Amino acid sequence: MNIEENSVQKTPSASLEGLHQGRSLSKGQQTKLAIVDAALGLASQIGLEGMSIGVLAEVMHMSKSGVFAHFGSREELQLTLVREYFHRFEQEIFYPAMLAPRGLERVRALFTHWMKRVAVELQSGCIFISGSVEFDDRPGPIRDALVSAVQTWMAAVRRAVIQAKETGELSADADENQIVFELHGLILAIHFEARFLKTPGAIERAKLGFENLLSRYQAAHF
Amino acid sequence: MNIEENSVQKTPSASLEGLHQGRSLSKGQQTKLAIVDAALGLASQIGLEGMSIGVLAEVMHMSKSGVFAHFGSREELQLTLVREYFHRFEQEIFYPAMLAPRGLERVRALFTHWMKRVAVELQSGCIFISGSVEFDDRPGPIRDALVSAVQTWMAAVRRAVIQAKETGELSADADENQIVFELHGLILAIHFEARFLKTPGAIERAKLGFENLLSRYQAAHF
DNA sequence: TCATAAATAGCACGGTCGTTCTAGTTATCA
DNA sequence: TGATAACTAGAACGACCGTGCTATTTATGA
Repeated sequence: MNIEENSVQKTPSASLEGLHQGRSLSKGQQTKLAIVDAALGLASQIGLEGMSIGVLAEVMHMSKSGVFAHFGSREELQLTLVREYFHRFEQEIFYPAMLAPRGLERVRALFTHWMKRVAVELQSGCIFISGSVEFDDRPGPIRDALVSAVQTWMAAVRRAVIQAKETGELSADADENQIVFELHGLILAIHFEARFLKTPGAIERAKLGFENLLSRYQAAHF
Repeated sequence: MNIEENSVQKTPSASLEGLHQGRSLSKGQQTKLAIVDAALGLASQIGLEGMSIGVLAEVMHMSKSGVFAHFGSREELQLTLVREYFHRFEQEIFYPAMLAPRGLERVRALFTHWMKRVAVELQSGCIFISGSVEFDDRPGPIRDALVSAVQTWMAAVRRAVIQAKETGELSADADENQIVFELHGLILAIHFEARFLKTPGAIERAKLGFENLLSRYQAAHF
């Protein structure tokens, strides 16, 4: 279940913790969810740092202080966004891909879903990628949350690669970190070429690069 | 020789044109160069958008208006930075690599120098990469200058790849755009993993990925 | 229904931003 | 050297930022 379902447990705490459980929502929590939703759209366009409470309030047809009160600080709002973005990333990419049987098929599913996400976001943007640029030199809780989320995701991809080695579909001496590194490069190249340069065909190039990558590390079958 | 003639447009009046020729500089031009130098260091750390005239003035031990007067607007300052960054990119990466004989060796030299630059900038940052995130959704002259600079550079890499096909070192049916795409992905992955995630060994992984990429598209020698 | 708590608006504060204008200093060159 | 242009500082501007305070409206639960 994901956050879009408007049936969630009520929690007195000021976070979205437990709001994905499927109970009825208080008015304030509904509003907070709507704010987070709008803020995610805003942040994925102009970045976590570019998003201001003022324009967010404008989009929500609310007062600045009304929006502000839900989070207590701008930093807490940004943290909420990172957590929620990760949650949706799990729901829309990770879990669906995990339905594929372990091995090469799952690796393929993970990459395909990942790519699809970046493709969808060519009109919006990935806050993990924009965040990696905004917070690469800026220590603090937001950077920590971003790094943690990205590393969690990449560890999941790495596990799938390792399993593909175990099933014998990938060569036993293939380096899973190397594979993940190159996969990541393909995703980043999509983002750069399609979203910034507006070069057509980036998705296809990434797909081709992915197949090339797999075939190189594929176990020789005889 | 330029990477490409008339690539990144320069405004004759308010630019650094002629300042790289070795002529004697007026006091104002010296100061402007020093400002640009400091601003490039600042912008490559916190991005073109993150850099403010106030902190730049502070770094320079000057007044805000004193700094401002050299450019007339913040946007003109940012444009100057993009042009100057591109100029240094040419000097430090393109020209040295072009000393290598055309063919595979030159492709290798281009990538190596490129990678070295990103490696050097792991303590600072590449404004083409950060700019691609900051300006992917923000039309205007700065975005145009960034896109133009990046495309000029990537066209140069593509030309080198084509020449390597002509020398027969790369397979004649290899797609140069595909190769450049994957090369770019490796560079972006270095930036992400080393600069943001602080993962060690990114350079080595990119080197390995580069060799794998080359061997895949290498012409079969017999 | 009613007391109470939660949610929201309105206003103001100090701060930073880019920018403008003016005055004064400093460099340049006939 | 002196006239002139170039350079720089300083103060002020309106706009926006995040945040705190207070009053008021709205929702909640016994």
